[in-house]
Amino acid sequence: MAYRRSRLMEERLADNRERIVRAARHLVARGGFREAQIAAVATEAGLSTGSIYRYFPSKAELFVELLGKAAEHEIDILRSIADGEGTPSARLFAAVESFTRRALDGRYLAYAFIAEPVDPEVDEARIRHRRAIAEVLKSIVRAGIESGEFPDQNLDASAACLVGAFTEALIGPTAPSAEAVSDRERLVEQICTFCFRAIAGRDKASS
Amino acid sequence: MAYRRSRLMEERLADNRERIVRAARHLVARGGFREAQIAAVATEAGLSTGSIYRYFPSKAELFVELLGKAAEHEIDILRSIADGEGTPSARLFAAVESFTRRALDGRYLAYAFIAEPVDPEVDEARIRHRRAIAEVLKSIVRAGIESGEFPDQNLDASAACLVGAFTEALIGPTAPSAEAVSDRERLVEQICTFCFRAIAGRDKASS
Amino acid sequence: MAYRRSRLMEERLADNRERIVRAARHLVARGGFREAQIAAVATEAGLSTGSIYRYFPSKAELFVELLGKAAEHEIDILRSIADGEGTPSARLFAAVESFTRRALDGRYLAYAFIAEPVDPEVDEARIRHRRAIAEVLKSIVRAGIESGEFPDQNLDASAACLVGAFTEALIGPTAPSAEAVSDRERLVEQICTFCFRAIAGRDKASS
Amino acid sequence: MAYRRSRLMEERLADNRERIVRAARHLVARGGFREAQIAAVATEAGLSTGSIYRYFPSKAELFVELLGKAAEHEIDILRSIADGEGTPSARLFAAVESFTRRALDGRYLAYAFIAEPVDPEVDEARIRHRRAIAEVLKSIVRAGIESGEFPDQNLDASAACLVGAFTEALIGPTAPSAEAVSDRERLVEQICTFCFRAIAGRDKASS
DNA sequence: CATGAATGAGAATTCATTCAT
DNA sequence: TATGAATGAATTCTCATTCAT
Repeated sequence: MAYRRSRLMEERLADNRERIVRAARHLVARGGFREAQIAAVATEAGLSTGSIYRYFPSKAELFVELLGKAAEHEIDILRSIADGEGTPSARLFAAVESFTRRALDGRYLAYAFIAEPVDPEVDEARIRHRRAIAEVLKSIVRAGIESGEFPDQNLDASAACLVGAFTEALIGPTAPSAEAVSDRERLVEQICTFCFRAIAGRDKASS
Repeated sequence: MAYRRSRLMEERLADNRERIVRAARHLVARGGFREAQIAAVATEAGLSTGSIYRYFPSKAELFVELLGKAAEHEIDILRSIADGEGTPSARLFAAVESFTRRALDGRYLAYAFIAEPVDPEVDEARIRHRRAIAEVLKSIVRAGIESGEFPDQNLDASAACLVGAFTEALIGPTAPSAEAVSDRERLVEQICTFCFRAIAGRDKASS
Repeated sequence: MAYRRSRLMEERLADNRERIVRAARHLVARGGFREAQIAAVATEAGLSTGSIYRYFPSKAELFVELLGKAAEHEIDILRSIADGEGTPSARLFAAVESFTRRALDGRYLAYAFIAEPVDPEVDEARIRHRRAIAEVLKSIVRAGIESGEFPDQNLDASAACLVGAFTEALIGPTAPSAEAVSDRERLVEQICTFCFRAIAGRDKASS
Repeated sequence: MAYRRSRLMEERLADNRERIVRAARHLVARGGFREAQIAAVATEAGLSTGSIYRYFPSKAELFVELLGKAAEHEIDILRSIADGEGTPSARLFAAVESFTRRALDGRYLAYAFIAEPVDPEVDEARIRHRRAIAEVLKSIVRAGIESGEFPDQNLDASAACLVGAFTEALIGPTAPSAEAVSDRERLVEQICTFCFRAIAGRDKASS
């Protein structure tokens, strides 16, 4: 008589996978990729090192997935904003706001895209996803230039600068720490204001 | 037995020190901190691994010095621009231009400030210097707000965004690669244009 | 509470045991002991890893049994030939022919006796059985010398050489591959011819 | 002033390499490839594990070299016998005698060719060398058939059987232990006698 | 009883640092 | 003083075995 995997079991398995990724994310956020050794991830996830390898074929794959998951979600949202309703101005603002606000809810996310992982394979994934984010922003800027809302400008340079600006402001070493800012909302607003002005060449009419 | 170092000797020692730092810089630029192992640095410098330790007590100290040297020079120049003649607008533009142009002449410099080193001690130095650069920019922006040239804005956020913007545009993964840009001058100009517009809220009158 | 295993149950148990051994044999034949991990054996047998341990206390015991089963059968047949009718010449020929032909029908069998298992306990079993085979051959050679059919020779050396000769020719790295030989029968014949000549000092009169 | 590596130093380096191979050989001879872990080799060689990697890029390469060294020497000698003076009979006898005598002087040598290494890359080397030995023997047998000294026979089968015969008799599990044989010379002689008779179909006229 | 997820003791490999020559 | 061989701690990954469900 075949043994039937209980629903509980299935949930635990899915849970573990998720737990491992989460543990890895926490460690990266806390101490960079450097601190995210397999043993540490295992401990943080409440598992043994061997178990990590039941869920991921290698350390690199784990981190590639970590970055992929984070990026996928992010890019989906950004793209729906970019392709959505509203003027390019509004969309640009919304895109930056959306990204920064979610990043502040879980800083590690953005961190993973800045910190350089030791493994080249993982780094390659990081770079790829970072580029994908820039591409989405580019499409918004392009639309704004065509509509005449934004001054003419080099798309590649603007997109790169934008990505640099908000990731750094969020969690880079020069970032105004969240505590130094009276509240998250204000930090989000400051970053949005900067980015909008950088592209539009004017301050957004205060809402 | 008293031993007097000859001037020649002293020069050779200083030379070697300099050679080591330069070798380390090249390696970091080429392959990130990951590739900058002591043995590789030694080979690149034309010395033995043991000799590295005659000049630097540890790998970490070598890289702390590397970052310090690079930052010191940079900050001196930026500060002299910040404290110098001209309108804040002109100084802002000059500061960004100066930094980016020199960075393009030796990309590794900027690279060392973005790439996260494995060693926490070294990372701490990187962060410190990066903050110092932001401080200088802040002083320019502050002056511009006071003079009425720049719209009111949060200094910390603006400085952080600026630093993020130009380091990313220079060497980050989303950077328009130097080859993709017809020439260095154009890339410098694009970055300057972005940064100026981001702070000033208008495009610089084309010179 | 007394529990009586039904005959059906018993059969299933015996079945599983047999299935496991067969699975292990296939894996050894395909990729050597190296490939015969418990998980792989379980999959091949259509059981779970845990189940393997219901039938065998350890991996080593499983492989000891595997070798034992293979050897037992082999040796029974060889012994019945050795102790049977016919001249020593005929019996020697028959013994080698019988062994090689069956080995070709399931090469893995012979393989298990050549390939060195990682586990010392298993290796010890392999050696024991290999020696048993040599012993049977020795008895035939002894009879042949006594009857004057075979020239005088050292029994131990001859038996060892014989075992080495046919196992190597069957599946050793220098073995003429079965495909390279027009058909199995020819390979069997070649090996028999060699072995007979080696012991008898003359070619068998072609039948 | 450049530092000059002393002759002593150079010797030590060469020594170490040799020491490592020798240590590996001893371990293989004693307990098979299984016992020859890097840590064990290092200890046996009187070095640290790290040092092994100064001399060999990987464990596999070390063992490939080990086998290569052993085989090269062996095959050179066999080939010079095969291509040398004398009747095929004499050359066959000399070849087997030469191989077996040297193998008895350092059993591990032959052992390395029988024991199956865990690493497929290493195993591939073992097989290659073993085949090379068979090839040399084949050339002698071929000459003997042509000269009419040996009866017609399948070359591939005979060579494979020969290699199997003497490696097994030397160090295989069924081998008459060296101690059980009154002296080495007698064992060598027994093996030669067997092999000659197997190929020639007659006993060598006692010298 | 069957299952297969979890465990954790190894084993290979890397690289900063030391120290005899 | 310069050298670079030697060291060994640290890290990734494997797989036999156990045990909760």
